[in-house]
Amino acid sequence: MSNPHEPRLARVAAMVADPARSRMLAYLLSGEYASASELAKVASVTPATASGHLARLQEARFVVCEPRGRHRYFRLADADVAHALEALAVVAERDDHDAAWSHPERARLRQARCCYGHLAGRLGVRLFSSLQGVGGLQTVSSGFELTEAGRRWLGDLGLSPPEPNGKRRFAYACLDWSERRDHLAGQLADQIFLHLVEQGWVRRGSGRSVDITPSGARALLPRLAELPSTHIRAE
Amino acid sequence: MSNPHEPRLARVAAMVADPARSRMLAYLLSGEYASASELAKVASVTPATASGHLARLQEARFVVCEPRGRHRYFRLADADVAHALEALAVVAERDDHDAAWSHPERARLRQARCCYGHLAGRLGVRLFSSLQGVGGLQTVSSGFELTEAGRRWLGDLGLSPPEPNGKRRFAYACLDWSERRDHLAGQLADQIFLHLVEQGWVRRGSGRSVDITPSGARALLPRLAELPSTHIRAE
DNA sequence: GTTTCACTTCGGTGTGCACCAAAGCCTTGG
DNA sequence: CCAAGGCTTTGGTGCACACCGAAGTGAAAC
Repeated sequence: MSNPHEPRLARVAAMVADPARSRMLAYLLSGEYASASELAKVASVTPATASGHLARLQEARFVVCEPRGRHRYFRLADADVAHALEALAVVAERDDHDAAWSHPERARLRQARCCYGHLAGRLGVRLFSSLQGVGGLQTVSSGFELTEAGRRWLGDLGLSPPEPNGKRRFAYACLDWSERRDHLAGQLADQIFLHLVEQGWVRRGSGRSVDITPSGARALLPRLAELPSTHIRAE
Repeated sequence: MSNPHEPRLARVAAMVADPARSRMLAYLLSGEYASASELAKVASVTPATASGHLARLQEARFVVCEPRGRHRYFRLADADVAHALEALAVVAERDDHDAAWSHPERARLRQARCCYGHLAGRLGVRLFSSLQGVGGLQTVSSGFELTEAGRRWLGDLGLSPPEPNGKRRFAYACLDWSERRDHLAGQLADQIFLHLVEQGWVRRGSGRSVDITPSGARALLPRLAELPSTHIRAE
């Protein structure tokens, strides 16, 4: 008896268990800041209610707040929280996996989206897959390091190979809830995404969605590996 | 507006948000079956209450049930659920990270435990680290494959290299909530754990805890890499 | 200064749900 | 057949908390 950690687990999950809060959190998975009123809107509650929720999320260290004048901007507290939310989303999605994705808005998200600062969705998975395909990643205990081949491949994309910075994990795999395969996360992934935006190859849409521009389709897509035939659908 | 997936996320989290259910789920993370009354005990509720919880968990596909005579045995439904629980545990633990581990029972868990059929904790992380250290793992898009060196290393441990079986993911990294580093999960990891038990090198304790036997300490530990100085404690 | 606007605090309402005891169901064992 | 035991269903209680409107705070804009 006595699971040594239990009330905590429930308390953490309870933060996500409310519909309004879960909508806020899912929205913040984009990795960007959002004001309190903006979050009230996505959660479909009044500012009063949103304020209460945000206070609780903050106290539970799910989000952090940055006051700017009379606005208060919130973002997810850290990558652990983002990861937990993604993992819950995987479970939430598994039931009616394609049915859920038939909505046009969701189809867009599935194509490409950002996930707490890096790229996810089909595009994110293909990028990760390509980098692996050229032997660009080497596993180390904390995740991945770039090989010489990986540096070259990124160099061909015009990205000067970034150096690991001690603070954050450099690169690691993150399970993608729409593709059910890994994509790349961490400092390296953030820089790659930033670079793609700077090149004008992708553009951020509303919320978490990311669009591939025509020039991106020309310059980027041909370099990426195709994914093996969609999912394993057998049961 | 309109997070395309939101009520689902909340519903999934709500399953974990109740203390009694979270205790049951944490208990089931051991990967083994547990009877309804056993789960009632770990959750500290009456059989009636437990029955209701289990019905809900089953309906949400968090657990599956296998009736055997007048007993009903439950286990976690799949690895996705286990992964989500672990990810939540990471968030739950981050606050008072060492304070929480000072309890003797938790310290045991931290040393070695099983996690949905494979090995976790310090021992699990060291094993993963060792296998990587000899270049035994090669990243592929679905996780890892064994290299020739990896097969040799496992062979030295007396384990005939297992073949991937199409149904499940063969090997992938799983974030360890006590060590905050990855350990190995998937079919390969399950077989390794099974082998260690068969050799009498480790023994399952109560719940999720796993003990290293004296013979295991002699035969196994010298082959494993030491972990780099505990955690990064800097803030 | 005053007004405006973003946000929080307060008070009160309502609902969902966790809980248990007791009774019922169903399987095994004698 | 009956008895025992594991589990579920039912009914009723109580609490936690999500919600809103209205009033309050505090910073910016005028």
